[in-house]
Amino acid sequence: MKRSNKRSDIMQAAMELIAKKGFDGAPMSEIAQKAGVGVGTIYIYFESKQVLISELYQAIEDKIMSTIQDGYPFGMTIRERFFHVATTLLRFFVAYPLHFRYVGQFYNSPYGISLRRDRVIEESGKIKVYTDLFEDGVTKQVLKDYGTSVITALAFSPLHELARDHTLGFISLDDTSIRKAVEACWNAIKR
Amino acid sequence: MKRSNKRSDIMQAAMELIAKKGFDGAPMSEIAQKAGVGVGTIYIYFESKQVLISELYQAIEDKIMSTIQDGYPFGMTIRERFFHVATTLLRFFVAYPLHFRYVGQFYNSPYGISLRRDRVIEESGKIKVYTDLFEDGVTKQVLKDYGTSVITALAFSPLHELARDHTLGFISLDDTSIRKAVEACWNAIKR
Amino acid sequence: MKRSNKRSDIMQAAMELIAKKGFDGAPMSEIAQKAGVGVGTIYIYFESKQVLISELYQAIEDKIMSTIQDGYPFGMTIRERFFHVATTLLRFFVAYPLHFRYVGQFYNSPYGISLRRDRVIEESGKIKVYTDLFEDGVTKQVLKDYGTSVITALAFSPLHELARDHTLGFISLDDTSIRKAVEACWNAIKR
Amino acid sequence: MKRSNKRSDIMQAAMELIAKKGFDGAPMSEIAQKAGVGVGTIYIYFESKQVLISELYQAIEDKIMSTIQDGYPFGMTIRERFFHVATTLLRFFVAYPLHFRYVGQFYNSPYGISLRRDRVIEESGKIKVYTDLFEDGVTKQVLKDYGTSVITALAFSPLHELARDHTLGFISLDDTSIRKAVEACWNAIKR
DNA sequence: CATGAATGAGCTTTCATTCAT
DNA sequence: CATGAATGAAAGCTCATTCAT
Repeated sequence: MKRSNKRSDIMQAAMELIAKKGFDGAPMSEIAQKAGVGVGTIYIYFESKQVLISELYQAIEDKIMSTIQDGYPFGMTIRERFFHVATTLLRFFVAYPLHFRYVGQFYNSPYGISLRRDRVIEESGKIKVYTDLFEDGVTKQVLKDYGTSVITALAFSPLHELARDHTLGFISLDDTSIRKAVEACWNAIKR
Repeated sequence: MKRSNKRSDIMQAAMELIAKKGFDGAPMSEIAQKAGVGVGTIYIYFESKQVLISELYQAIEDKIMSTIQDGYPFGMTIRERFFHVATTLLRFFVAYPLHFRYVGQFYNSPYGISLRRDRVIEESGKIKVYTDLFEDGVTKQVLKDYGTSVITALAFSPLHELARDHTLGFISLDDTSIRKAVEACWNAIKR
Repeated sequence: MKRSNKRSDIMQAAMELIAKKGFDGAPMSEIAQKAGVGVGTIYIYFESKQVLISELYQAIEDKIMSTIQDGYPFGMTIRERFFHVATTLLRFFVAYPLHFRYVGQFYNSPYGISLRRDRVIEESGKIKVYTDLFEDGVTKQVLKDYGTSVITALAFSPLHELARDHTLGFISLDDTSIRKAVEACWNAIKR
Repeated sequence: MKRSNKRSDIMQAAMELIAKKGFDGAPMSEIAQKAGVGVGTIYIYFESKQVLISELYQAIEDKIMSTIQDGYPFGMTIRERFFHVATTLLRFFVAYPLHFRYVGQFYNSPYGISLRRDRVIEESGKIKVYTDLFEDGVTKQVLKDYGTSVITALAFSPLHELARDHTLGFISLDDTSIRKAVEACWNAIKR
């Protein structure tokens, strides 16, 4: 199943470097060095730096999605499904602060914008889980009738914000505070 | 007789360019050209590109804060104070999408991180308004007892997220939807 | 007799700055600041930086020559005349280390080369004193028959070298050691 | 199969350019062009322009020292040793006028000063040969009792001066005049 | 005369990308 | 496949010089 060691080595190196130092602070040569490969090798696996950056984002997103899929309580209540998704998400970001920082950097960048537009249009897996959950919730009158955008915003942005605070060391998130935070979000959207 | 407006020309040009193309996509030469000045002129007003970027952020923050101060309902209820702040904020971002994008870029960047730490420590005007509002609210038992971080996250991150959606054209915010969004946030934090 | 305060202020400032930091390390703006004048003012008195540099060298040379002229023992023996010139020269460099450093920088630079060629052709005052002294000495068989170049080199370069050693702090020249050094040079050229 | 000669191409180009036009008159781009390489290539071999300049000086010094070592008459008289060193030196400068000019520029520059101090402290090979020769000479009462600084100055500065005169075209040095000049210096220091 | 804000050519240096080995 | 020396476009920044005041 595994593609190649070098490929993932490069991605890991790129992720750490970019997460810590930004897109600019991560020259290809340094990524190569950290990955233990030659510079030219990167171009065997990735057409360009932009492609590497985008595929890296994609990979992280996929990882998050598959983590969410793991143990997803299909058929259970909206509440339980939301708690699963939200808790998994927050735990993931706490467990992988570099992934979180990478995604944050990517999100607010020329790269991120264009990709995100495509994303909504393509209705990829990620968005589907989100919207399905909320559309289902609104339809069944379990969630407030705010419209999907507002519901999504209320449900998840606070979690991102808290994850950021945690990453920056302003607060410290453990299982208890994560549960409370998720509960707070649930209270914000539940009818 | 008119005082030099080159400084503000430069800031405006830098803001637009960076907002649209990112820090990298905005070389000093292009900023100069857009501002209608020579490259060297920028360095008369700003020590370096970094300083320009930071001062620009500072200026936007100041503008937001003064907008919030305008007509701030001192002495009124927590609810009214919150509505004023939240509505003003969201309206500002809708009115100035480039400012919003700039702040977003700055926030997730090496520049932003360090500044933000200082900010929290220094307890500048901005944070004070926020925390005072929420601390007062929690003390008076008007707001839920979630802790300041969670309250702040619940109250404002959804607004940022919606502003982003608006900026990207996913949704369209008018006065009505802004009021609804602010109300949703208020419901999320009010006891 | 004095031309203008500003003119000499500029020259003094330029001399100190260039002596300490080299031609590159002395931007016109800094020279202006140190001289207490505006940048533009420099260009009222000097056509360009090159001209300033050259006139500055000229001025130092003139100062040295006039110092040598002061009390020059016309009509006395070659020995006395040489002692006067050499001692005055070495004392001058010890007294004005910045002048010495400036001349050193100028001498080994594109500026210096061209000027020096002209100098020999023009047979300015400086060279005349030197050559006359030595030609007279050789003719009268007081000095060794080495040819003017060799005699000049033997007579003065060691003094320059010692002045440099003094400036750099490797040795310390006082009246006694200066006399000894001059004597050594005299012994090197006297028949 | 042949090892990269780009490094030496760059050094050669830099040397010629700097010797002729000074440190300022030799931009990296021009050095690169003259060396037949890309600008970036220089930075593969030299960390910065300063490093290039310093290593270049070092290389010339090494070349001079090894030339002096070649055929050095160990165990012979002071006189013979001095004649070897002085003659070799003068011949070297006559043979390589650009090297001579480069060293001259370097010597009187911010770069040169600091290096020279270290040099004296470190007692590198070059200085050792010089001082040993003279200290031995003074001890054995073959040389005049002037102190090392004065002896060194008397022995070598005239040679530098003559080399400069030759380089500038004021005089023309051939084997005969070189021998005479060295003899003159020897007479200046021998007891 | 005096000023210093304004200019832009030109500098050093970086780095994504290529390609001969 | 893998490499890294080589490249040069492009970046941030400096500074000699000008000119409106």
